[in-house]
Amino acid sequence: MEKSLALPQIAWLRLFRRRLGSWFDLHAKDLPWRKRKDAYSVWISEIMLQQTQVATVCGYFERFLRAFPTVDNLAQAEEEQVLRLWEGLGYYRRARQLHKAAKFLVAEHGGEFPREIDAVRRLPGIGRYTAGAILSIAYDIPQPILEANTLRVYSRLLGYEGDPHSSAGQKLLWSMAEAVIPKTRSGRVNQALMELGREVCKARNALCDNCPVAPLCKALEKGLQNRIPRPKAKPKIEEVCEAAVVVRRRSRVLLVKRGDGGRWAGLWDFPRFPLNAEHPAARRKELIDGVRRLTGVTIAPGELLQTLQHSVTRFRITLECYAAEYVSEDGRKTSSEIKWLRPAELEKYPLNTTGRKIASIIL
DNA sequence: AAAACGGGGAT
DNA sequence: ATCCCAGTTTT
Repeated sequence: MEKSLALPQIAWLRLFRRRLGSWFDLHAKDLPWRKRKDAYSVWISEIMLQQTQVATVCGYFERFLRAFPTVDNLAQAEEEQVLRLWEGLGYYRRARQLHKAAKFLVAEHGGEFPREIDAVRRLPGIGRYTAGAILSIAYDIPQPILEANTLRVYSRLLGYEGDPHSSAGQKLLWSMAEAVIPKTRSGRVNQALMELGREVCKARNALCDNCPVAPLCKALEKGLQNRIPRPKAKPKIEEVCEAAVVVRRRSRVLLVKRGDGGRWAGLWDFPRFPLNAEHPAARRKELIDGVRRLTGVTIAPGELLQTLQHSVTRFRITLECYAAEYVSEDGRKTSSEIKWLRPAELEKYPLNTTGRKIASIIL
């Protein structure tokens, strides 16, 4: 039997905000997106920060804003240039949606970032969290947020032992977020909540001794600060083997653009496909067939250059990287776009991290 | 409700 | 190795 959890009273909320705010005024980090406060830069930072740690984002954010200081610059850019700046950040759909949204804002909103929550939510790549974050931080509009940090902070404050990702958990925690958000300076409170979660109310090792709201925390009271929130069940990982083929034709190599909908959509890649055969002869045939199916190019397989490991959702991939020589090109159409590039040109095109490693072998 | 979508930081 | 990260979208 689980005890029902009541949301805090007004007095509790006032005390909580005051302690949190004072702590933040003393301890706020000097992050790159706190230099400018316009909606555009806040928006860029929030998209980059989705499922990505602050330290990782800092450099990307600065390079991105140097390349595209305004929404018009971004809207006018080529998608490949946007992806090139996103290279290594992962979740590349974010970059494509960001670019799409920028074009939409310039075309339909005069390049102005909207102030209405519904208009913001309609932009691609912006969900409830991101909309609330941008409006509160950029415009000081009182909107709640719930993400990894606030989820943990609220779960602990409330002593919520259920699954915070369940529908009941989400409902409770969003209600908490709504209760906490003040009418003014909501951006400060939201950033303070996230900063507290990152620096003090940490996932592995909560630093309750340094916490400005420790006396208000139910989890600490019960000694459960490192057991709440409940860890997620881990998904099963499948082992697979793939080949990537470096096809040479005089001084060029063959690249193929990855289609929409799948992994690494919009990025360029060496021809890559699953490898199943055990015997060398069958393996060789798989290489020829795979490259032909993907690119319409016929090859003569060569040596194994290198074997790389990488993980993606649900899969641990052993990637065998082969050399190959160009033989002929089918007149047959392939569904995908291909390019023959000089090695030096590779740096202009967006690749995934593994593709970039392979590219570095060639140089 | 669950899966897909990346890659790197921290322990 | 494992867990985690300023989530969103699709299935």
